[in-house]
Amino acid sequence: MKENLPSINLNKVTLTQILKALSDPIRLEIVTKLFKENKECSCAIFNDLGKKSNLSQHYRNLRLNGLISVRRSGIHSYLTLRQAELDHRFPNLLKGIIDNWHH
Amino acid sequence: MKENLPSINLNKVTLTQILKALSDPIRLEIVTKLFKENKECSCAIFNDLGKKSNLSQHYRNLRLNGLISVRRSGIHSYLTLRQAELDHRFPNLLKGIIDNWHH
DNA sequence: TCAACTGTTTAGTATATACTAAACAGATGT
DNA sequence: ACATCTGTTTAGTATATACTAAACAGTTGA
Repeated sequence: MKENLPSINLNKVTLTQILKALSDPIRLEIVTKLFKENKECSCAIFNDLGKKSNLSQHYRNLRLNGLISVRRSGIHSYLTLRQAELDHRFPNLLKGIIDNWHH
Repeated sequence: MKENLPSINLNKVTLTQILKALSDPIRLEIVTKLFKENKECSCAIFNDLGKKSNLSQHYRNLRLNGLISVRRSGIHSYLTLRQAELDHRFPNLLKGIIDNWHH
């Protein structure tokens, strides 16, 4: 079985990193969708946002900047927003941003 | 008298623009300082953040992305955070970010 | 075994960004 | 008039970013 892609230690993530990660419309849309679903999601639901190779790099960006974790199972990858951890490290940040995202 | 530099219509500014503008540590620091001062500030108080030409470009970035207005008077430029307008267009965004900025 | 499927990674490109030094522009004091 | 001051603009550079196409890697079903 392929291993899960490594998550980053959120204590090593800066606020500006988070803001930069969320300053791209596709990534903000992915994060918003995960926030609203409020559960682990297969990548499949994001396919309408772009081509797979491009999306995969956005997943990588979000993962390396502490926003999501990625679990692999079988053929699929599943994304989880690290909401509780993010809220702990950056209180009120995520909701404050997502609430203002009307694309 | 030199004219003030033109401010942008906030209705034409997107959330991702704002996030990108604030994703740079120098710009976030400028905005935070303006937020805490809660009044118009001379550029002079930011001189410790970098060289003047670099800072001037950050002011320009903040102005063109709707975060500040710039008034010129005599030899000086004065920056104002467009807080009320920002709060109206992006409720709770600014405070949610600045509260998490511990540099 | 092998073809199909879901994503990841690599290589390449075009554009954007942050920074510096130097030139510039208006305001001020002598 | 002139030198000085604050900040802006320009030109140049080095790095980062977003995207695409193509190659690749595991997993699954025929």
